[in-house]
Amino acid sequence: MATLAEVARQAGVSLATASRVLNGSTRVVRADLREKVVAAASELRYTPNAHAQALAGNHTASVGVVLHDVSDPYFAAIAGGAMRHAAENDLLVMMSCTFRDPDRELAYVRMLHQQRAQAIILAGSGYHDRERTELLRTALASYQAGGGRVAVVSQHRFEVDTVLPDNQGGARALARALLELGHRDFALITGPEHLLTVRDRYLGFRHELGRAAAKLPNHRVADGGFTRDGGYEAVRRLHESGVLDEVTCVVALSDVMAIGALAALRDLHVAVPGRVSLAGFDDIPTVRDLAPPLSTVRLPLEEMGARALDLVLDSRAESAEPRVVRVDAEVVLRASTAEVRP
Amino acid sequence: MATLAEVARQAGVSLATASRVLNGSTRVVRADLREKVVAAASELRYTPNAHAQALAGNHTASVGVVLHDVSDPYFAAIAGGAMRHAAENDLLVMMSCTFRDPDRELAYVRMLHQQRAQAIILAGSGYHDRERTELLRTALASYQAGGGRVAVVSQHRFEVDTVLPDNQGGARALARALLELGHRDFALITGPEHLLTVRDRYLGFRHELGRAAAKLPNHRVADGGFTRDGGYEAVRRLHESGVLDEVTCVVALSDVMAIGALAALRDLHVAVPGRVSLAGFDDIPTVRDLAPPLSTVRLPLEEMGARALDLVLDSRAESAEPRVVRVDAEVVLRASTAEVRP
DNA sequence: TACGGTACGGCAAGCGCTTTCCAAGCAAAC
DNA sequence: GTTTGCTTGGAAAGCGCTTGCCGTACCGTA
Repeated sequence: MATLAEVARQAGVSLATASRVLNGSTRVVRADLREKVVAAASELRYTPNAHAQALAGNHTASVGVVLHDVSDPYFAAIAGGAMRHAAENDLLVMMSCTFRDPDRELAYVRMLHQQRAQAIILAGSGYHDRERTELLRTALASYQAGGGRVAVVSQHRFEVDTVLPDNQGGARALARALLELGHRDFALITGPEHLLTVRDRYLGFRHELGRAAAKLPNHRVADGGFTRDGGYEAVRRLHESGVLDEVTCVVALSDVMAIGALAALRDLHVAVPGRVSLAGFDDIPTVRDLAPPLSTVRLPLEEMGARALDLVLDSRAESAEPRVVRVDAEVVLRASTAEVRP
Repeated sequence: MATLAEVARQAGVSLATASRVLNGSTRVVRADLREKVVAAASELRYTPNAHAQALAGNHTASVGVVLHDVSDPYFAAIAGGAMRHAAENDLLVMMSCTFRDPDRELAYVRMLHQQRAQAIILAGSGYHDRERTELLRTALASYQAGGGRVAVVSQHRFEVDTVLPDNQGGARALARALLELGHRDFALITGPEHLLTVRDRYLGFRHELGRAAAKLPNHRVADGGFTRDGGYEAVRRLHESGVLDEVTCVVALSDVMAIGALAALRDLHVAVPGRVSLAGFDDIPTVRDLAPPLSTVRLPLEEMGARALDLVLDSRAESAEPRVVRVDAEVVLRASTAEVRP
């Protein structure tokens, strides 16, 4: 593998000159030398060593993105937004999936720190584990102490720049919309209680129902980890416990779970929205193509990823207050929810 | 940001000793010194500089994955498989999306080369552009010349290790299954002709129909880039041209397009599978939850990603023949396809 | 002809680490 | 007591690159 020194020798110039020609410096190099260097470089198939550059110049063009799982459309959309934005800024993104393993999350943050990544973006809710969270907080702090930037999407675990969808507001709006359709009896499919996303959405929903002085059966259902299968199982349990017969509307706190729920309802031959209405949350791309198309609360997922990148890229005074970018959630009613017939 | 030198000084040992303690070397260090070093390191919050390590030691623990778009479930699944496998091997993966822009693909490969990534995995079909392909080939060759490993998924553009799903075989099997259901008149929704994936699937399908001496209307439909919207538009055009009325089965050469197609059929009030059957290809996770659940050809997408990683990780003699890992495709009939009533 | 100013090439000092090689210390063997 | 061999710390040579600084050549001006 050719080095700059070899290029310089072949071109008959100094190392400095070769460097200035090949790696955009402000210094001007005389045309003839410049040409020689370029020729030598291409002849030797010279490819600069990014590590050496980083070491000498003290800068990298890479950012890290840590999320639960790319195969989850929710994260895929966020990641997609961040990557599209990164591409526009000539950044290399290093993406890692934790598969919901806190140890892995920590390991990745440390790894990115070692790589001296310019920034780290954490997407996805945190964990209950107090000790793990503390370790992560420490790791992030020392990363930041070294000049690294951190942003998180959709969680308020850490005092860092945050992109925060209006989960509560969205949930309230959804509740309002469903109440307007005449629904009074709901079954909620929630996720792990310690996930802030879950809590916010749940609180928002319940709050609005409270305001409306309607009764909320509050049949909360533990999930299988905010997953499609968790949603499926939840509906089965609702059915077996008889709860399903008492409600007119099932609300899943995420689209992914709603998809599972819809599948279960279909398997149970429960008509949607004929017998019960169904709504989700997130508006991931696929849900508009379900049958019936799913009512949900739209989050601008791609944009959220992009905004997170903005946050970490847009440097600002050290030790300033963490910034919070709030993004709106908007109710999208589709065919999976219907008016309750009197 | 603390350096090894500072740690060494604080511990009262030499740089060499500190290095040996902190970064797994074979050399043994006396217990008391070792402890001092560890203490100093944690006190100073020392985090090794991966760039310096790479420069000095000449090795990195990162692999690059280049694909079209993470938000596409097909790629998301492949990427997920690769990442899960990478996680098990303590590898950092740098993922980049080309968004189907050949220039970006080239840029990313070069970038990964500069990063001295251990390996590069390319997923997704190539482009028609002869010149661009040549540039990419050159870039890959010079990367390999420098000791980099390359594997591709689902394309045979380059002479490198390849994970190749049996697209033709799968398409043939699908055709056979549909023929058995009594279908004789098909509309095919294809993708860009230069995509090898498209070609293989198309050829496989047609070949089997030919063998069966059945007539293939061969209403090929150009797509909007192998996308959901492309599938949607294709069906609309089939409808407008009257072709749709003449067939009993619509086959989309990818699930993503099939999803769009299904949406279009629904909008046109064409019953599936009552009026026409519909089949896709890939078996991405969402299609089993469509209504009706989609018949398709299952590709073990996650496994394909993992196998690609295996290929690049499992080093072998230089200049050996490129290896090809073939993976089977299996027909999965669900409710979207029905028997043709006589 | 002399002088200041400008343009531009090159030397060399790092950036933070790994690793080779040498030396010192010590135990065992003669 | 000397030799041999082993263990383990440390000095120092890079790894490939950037960049501050110096020096030279050449320009215009008086």
